[in-house]
Formats: sequence, C-alpha cells, structure tokens
Amino acid sequence: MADPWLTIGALSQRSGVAPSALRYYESQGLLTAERTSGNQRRYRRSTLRRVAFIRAAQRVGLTLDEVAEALRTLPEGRAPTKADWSRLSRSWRPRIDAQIARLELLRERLDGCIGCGCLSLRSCTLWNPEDRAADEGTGAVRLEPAAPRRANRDG
Amino acid sequence: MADPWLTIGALSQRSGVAPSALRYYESQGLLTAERTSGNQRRYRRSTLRRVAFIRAAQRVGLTLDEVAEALRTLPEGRAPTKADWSRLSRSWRPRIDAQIARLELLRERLDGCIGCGCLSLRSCTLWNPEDRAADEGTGAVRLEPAAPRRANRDG
DNA sequence: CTCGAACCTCAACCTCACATGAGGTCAACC
DNA sequence: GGTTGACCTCATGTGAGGTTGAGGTTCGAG
Repeated sequence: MADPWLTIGALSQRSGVAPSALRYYESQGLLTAERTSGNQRRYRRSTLRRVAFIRAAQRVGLTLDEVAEALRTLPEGRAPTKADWSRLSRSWRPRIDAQIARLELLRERLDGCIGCGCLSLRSCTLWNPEDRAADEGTGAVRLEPAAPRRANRDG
Repeated sequence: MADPWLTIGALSQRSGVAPSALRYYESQGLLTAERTSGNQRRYRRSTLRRVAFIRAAQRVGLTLDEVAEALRTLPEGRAPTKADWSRLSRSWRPRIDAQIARLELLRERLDGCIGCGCLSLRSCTLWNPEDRAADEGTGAVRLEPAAPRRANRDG
C-alpha cells in the first residue's frame, strides 16, 4: 500500500495548489503537518480534502480568515465526516444567493437607467443606489463604495 | 449662483469619495482638474458625473484601468451627452450577466454536492479544481465577498 | 494682516493571497 | 559516498486601490 503520508510536493500535485500556498495556509492556521526528523512536512491524506474545502470556499468568496474560522468548528480528535463537510458548505448557500441578488438588482437598475436615459446624479437609481432623494442642486449625493475585487491566478 | 468650480473637498463631500481617492484617480488619468494660481485643484461640475460613472463601473467589476479606457472613448472638446454615458454603461450588461451565470452554476454545483453527499475529490464538480481553468479562462472576475469592505472616508 | 482650515506633494504603508529568490538542508537513488 | 532534486526558512515582491503622515503652502473669513 502507498505511504499514508504526503510530502508537500505530492499534496501540491494532487490538489493543484502550489507549495508556497500550502505553506502559507499552514502559517495562517488552515493546515497542519507532521514533520520528519529533518524538519520536512508530512501531510495526512485527509489534508487533501481539507485543501479542497479551502479552495471551494474561496470560490464561494470567503477570505482565508473566514475559512480558518469555519475549519475551527470541525471536531478535534476525530476525522471530519461527510456530515461535517456538508454542514460547512451548506452555510455558503445564503452567501451565494445574496451575491446573485445583489448583481440582479444592479442589472435591473442598469436596465432602468439605459431605458429612461436619466443618468442624473439626483434621480438615477444606478448612480445613486441609496436613493438619496432628488433634492435641490446642492443636496448631498452619496455613492456606494466600490465592490472589492480579487484577481487571482493559480500556480 | 454658485461657484461653477468645485474644490476637492466639495467634490469629495458631494460624491462620497475621499480626497485621497480623487487625487489617485487623477494620477491614473481618470480625472482632470484645473489649478488655481496657488496650485489647488478646481473641478468642473461635470466631474461629479464622471466620478459617479467611475464608482458605478467599479460596482460592475471593472478595474480602474478599464474605466480609464472607457473614459478615453468619450469625445474630446465637448461635454459627454446622455447618449455617450448610455453607450458606455450598456456595455456592462453582458459582464453582469456573466457574473450572475457563474454564480448560478456554482450554486447549482453546491446544491448537487450537498444533495449527493459525494464530497469526493475525484467526482465532485464543486471540489474538483480541474474545471477551474475553463471557469476562469475568459478573463473571469472572481467572486466577491457578500459584505463589501468599506473604505474609510476622511471628509 | 492674521489665523486656522483646507489644500499641496511625496513617500511610505495597508490588505490579501500568495510568488520568488537566497542560502542552506534532506532524502533517495546509484 | 556523491549527486540531484525536493525541501526548509526568511525576507522581499506583487498588484489593486487606495490611506496616512510629514512638512509645507494657500484660501478666505474676520
């Protein structure tokens, strides 16, 4: 049978995640590894699923901090079961729903603006998302802050 | 009647965008300003709409580089018309559609994974990183966190 | 004219999620 | 035992989109 331990290179190959990223995850408390007498990392096979979970969570939009927090709710002492993983990933659903809803609202407003051609800071819901009303010319107009972006490449 | 020129503080207040951000936009070629004899910025009132456009574009997921490129297609010499702004913002529509489609696919996969309980690295499309290339292939925008980060505003 | 608030530039710093490189060590095969 | 490649730590870099602070200048009300 195969060696139950994975080197960082093996884990990297099998997960598609760069070694530098795996070390970074460890530094952030998302992964743990045993060490050889020569200080090299040796991962349990269950780490594979943990890494998969991390990547999936990132795709849903969680930060690594949030992923770490979620992982801390896993039971200590025993290997996580399907139910454990399912519980965690089920919690992502509302987040995705919210993201979709936000985008649909944006699209709706965009359509409205193109349709009506208003494009006015005072009256247009796209430019003026918080519905700060159409005061006189000197009224305060607030725009929403920009949506954060994360451009990310894989190794 | 009011002064047709806006100071950076006034523009900041009326747009909700920090002065430091406005200076940054100028450094990136998104805004221009006249200067007083004492080197202080004075913005035309049309800059207000330009700033609104920038923020709206960011919400749709454009980078400032892309916004700058879009703004360069505006006519020089004359003030942009409704048709000009409409043309630019209409081009955002497919981008929003794509983002929504991507999220819906993710949600579908998430449902499938929770439903079937597979949670397998080899068979589950959610965990499986192999189709990530296809997913991100066309200059994809990454997912955004549900709660947008708020930038500080010095006002 | 005075004075404080607002403005200026420039440089340094921040977050996030890593990548890269230097300089050195370990493990496995021949 | 030698070689080679994989591994180690630590420091520094990346990029987007800014913020913060120092040190100095300008504006405009009184």
